[in-house]
Amino acid sequence: MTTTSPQGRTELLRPDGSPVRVLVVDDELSITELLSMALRYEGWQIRSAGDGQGAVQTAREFRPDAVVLDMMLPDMDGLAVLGRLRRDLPDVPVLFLTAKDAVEDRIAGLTAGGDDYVTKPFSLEEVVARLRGLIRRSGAADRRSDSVLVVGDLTLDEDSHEVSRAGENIHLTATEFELLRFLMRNPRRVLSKAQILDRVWSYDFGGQANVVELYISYLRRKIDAGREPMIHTRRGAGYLIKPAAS
Amino acid sequence: MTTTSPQGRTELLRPDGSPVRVLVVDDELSITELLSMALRYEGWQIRSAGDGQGAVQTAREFRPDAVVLDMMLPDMDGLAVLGRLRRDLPDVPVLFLTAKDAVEDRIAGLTAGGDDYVTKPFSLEEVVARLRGLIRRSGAADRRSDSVLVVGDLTLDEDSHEVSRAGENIHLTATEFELLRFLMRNPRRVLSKAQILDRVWSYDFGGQANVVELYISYLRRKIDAGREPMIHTRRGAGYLIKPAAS
DNA sequence: CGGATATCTGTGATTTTCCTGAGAAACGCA
DNA sequence: TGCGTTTCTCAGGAAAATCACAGATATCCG
Repeated sequence: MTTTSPQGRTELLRPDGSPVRVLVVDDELSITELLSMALRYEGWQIRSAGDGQGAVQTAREFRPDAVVLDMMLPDMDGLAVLGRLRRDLPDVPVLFLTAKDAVEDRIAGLTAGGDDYVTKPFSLEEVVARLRGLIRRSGAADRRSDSVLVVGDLTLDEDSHEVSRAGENIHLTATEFELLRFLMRNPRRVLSKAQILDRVWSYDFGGQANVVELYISYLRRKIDAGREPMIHTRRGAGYLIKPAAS
Repeated sequence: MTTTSPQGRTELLRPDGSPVRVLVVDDELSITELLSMALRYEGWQIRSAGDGQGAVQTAREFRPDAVVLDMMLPDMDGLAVLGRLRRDLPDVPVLFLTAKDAVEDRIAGLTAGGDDYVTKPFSLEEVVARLRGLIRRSGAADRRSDSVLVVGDLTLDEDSHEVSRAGENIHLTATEFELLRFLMRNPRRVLSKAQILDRVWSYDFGGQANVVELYISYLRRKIDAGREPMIHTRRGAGYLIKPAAS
């Protein structure tokens, strides 16, 4: 089931209308805090745990619809935690967090059951998008919710990564795609450059803040080129996207 | 009976509309976990057992539509388990798991009755495909005909392993075939290299992740050669297949 | 109008990702 | 056993994406 909030954001809800529940497991407090904040903002109910022991315990009682699980925990191996979790909650989908340079070997099989993973450092958009996908596919949320965002004559398909305006296909790079997704998930809403940077770029991004301007510029070339513009600048505040008509 | 989920995946269902039930029997926990995960993701209902004793007991009560049975169990010989299973469930199809170097002729006799087998280490695509075939043929799920995947002018027959594009026959090696099958079972959906690796290569594959790139390259030469391409790269995300038209 | 500030965008260096040829090793089969 | 096929590693090179920098342009406000 999905509902649309007054701000125009669509939220995933469970079939009974209650909020989706997500358990976040990571030993670094800064990460759990970051994730908890971002995921709460999605309208989800969040609990967190700092080790495998706590994860299993919390899961048993909290009964989450999805779990975000760091593979590197102080007390247990991530796979061991997974096993225990699955004993109580056989169908819960898991999003694994793995270190980028952690030799690519131990990733084997992680996505096999419909689970997914992201590498640290991640961007929040990435985590949220993957989680939404997992929850959508697990059936914890109404299955009818589909993977296509629509704003005016602009559409973005989160499964096929296809973007089109007025029926015409548009190729975007990975970063452009994530930026547009963030804008489209918050239509008619001004998003500051800081918000965009925090959401779309990975949390350890240390570059110039004007990458946002740069990528907005790229997007405009591809999406607004020669058409009624949909991406608007609010000087001193940020950017927003809205249907061309209004 | 089959239904199509919102993601475009077709699921096998029993004639009465309930999910197909599969019993997994293996003494290695990692194997039963891996299989349970993957098979559950197919929309099936899974139970597992770690020995022959448990298998027979669970089968009696669970009444599965198919069984995945390791030939090498701690307490009983696989054949003994089979015998007992058949006493309760005379028609249930069985997929045997055998070690690579196991005596082949013993198995050959068994598969004559419509059963099938795969050797360890297997790939999940292989197991899922064989199991689908067994269930389809056993009549536990109706619709015994349709073993052909079609995407645009490309067709792949899961029974005969025949592949053709625009009517022209194409020879694929075993790995190429499984990769293409996985792509075609998820048309218009971006599949990451990790997902492909987890699904198409055997669970103990420890090699370079760029085999996926290599085999995509092979497939393109055979399928897209001189034609409108159907296999597309989404840089930084993965690959997808879709009809040439769109 | 003119300066201050904010935003836009062209250029190109760097990095990342992908593709593919060559050949080694394993396999299947006669 | 020997030969053709298949699988896979390795590495070079091509292509694409990301981003810093800086000058151009737009907007605001006195």
